[in-house]
Amino acid sequence: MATKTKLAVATNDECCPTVLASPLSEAQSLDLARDFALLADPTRLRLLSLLASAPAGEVCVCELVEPLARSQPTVSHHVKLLAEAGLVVGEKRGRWVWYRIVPERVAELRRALSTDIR
Amino acid sequence: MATKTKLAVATNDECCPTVLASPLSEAQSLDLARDFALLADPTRLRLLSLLASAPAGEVCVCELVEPLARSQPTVSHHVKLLAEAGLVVGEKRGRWVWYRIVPERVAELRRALSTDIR
DNA sequence: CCTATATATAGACAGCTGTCAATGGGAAGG
DNA sequence: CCTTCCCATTGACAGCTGTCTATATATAGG
Repeated sequence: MATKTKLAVATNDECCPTVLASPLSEAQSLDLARDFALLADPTRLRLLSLLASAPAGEVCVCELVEPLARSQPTVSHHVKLLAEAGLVVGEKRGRWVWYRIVPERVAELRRALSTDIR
Repeated sequence: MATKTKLAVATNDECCPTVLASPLSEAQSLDLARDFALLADPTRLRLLSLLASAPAGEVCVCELVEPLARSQPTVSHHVKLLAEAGLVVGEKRGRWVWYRIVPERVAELRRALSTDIR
């Protein structure tokens, strides 16, 4: 071993963990990893960027299929994953379901990469 | 289709893409997804948090094995991935290799989740 | 009702990845 | 040298996931 000082293992299990502030607990790292995994796919990133830059801030699935160049079931699959994680919300209006970003959830992930203590 | 207005497909290929500012190109989304994939693993997140909260900002691999509860080859594998992406750098001193976080790279990812125009 | 459209679900499958045991390579210290 | 310690590499394998086709569900309009 290089030194005899032991690295901290236990951590504070706060509400909004950040990666760089203090050692993450296993539970916190699992939750954060699950969230970041949603951003680890190019189709979902492009989906989010399309939602964000849509005129009214919302887009129906049928308008995502062509720009994403994926099949309709695949697009439906991705929005479902994002919705389950709370990153987007869908509202059914008639035959269409309009999805929009939940900015607070995105900000939460952004904050997890902050160097601030809290 | 809900409307006849077409969503933008082509985008500006700038240096530092953000998810929420404008539609991502396929290349940008691929790069960003690759980066976020590194954060999509609990072991790597805990590894980064251990580096960040280390007294001197650096930790050798041997001091990561126990707190991460992973085998030494597994830890070595993860730091290699992080290093290849530029998120950490390692410096060999004697028998040990000391790794530290590259804050600019983390900030780059953080910025990708910003709502700012630039 | 019957059809057309929009979305969701189910099932299948290939590719990726996180993990480990085994091994290799290098540096320090007798 | 020879051993010991640290780290990297290799190979193998199970589990996950992104994708598609096929199908189901639901809503609106004649």
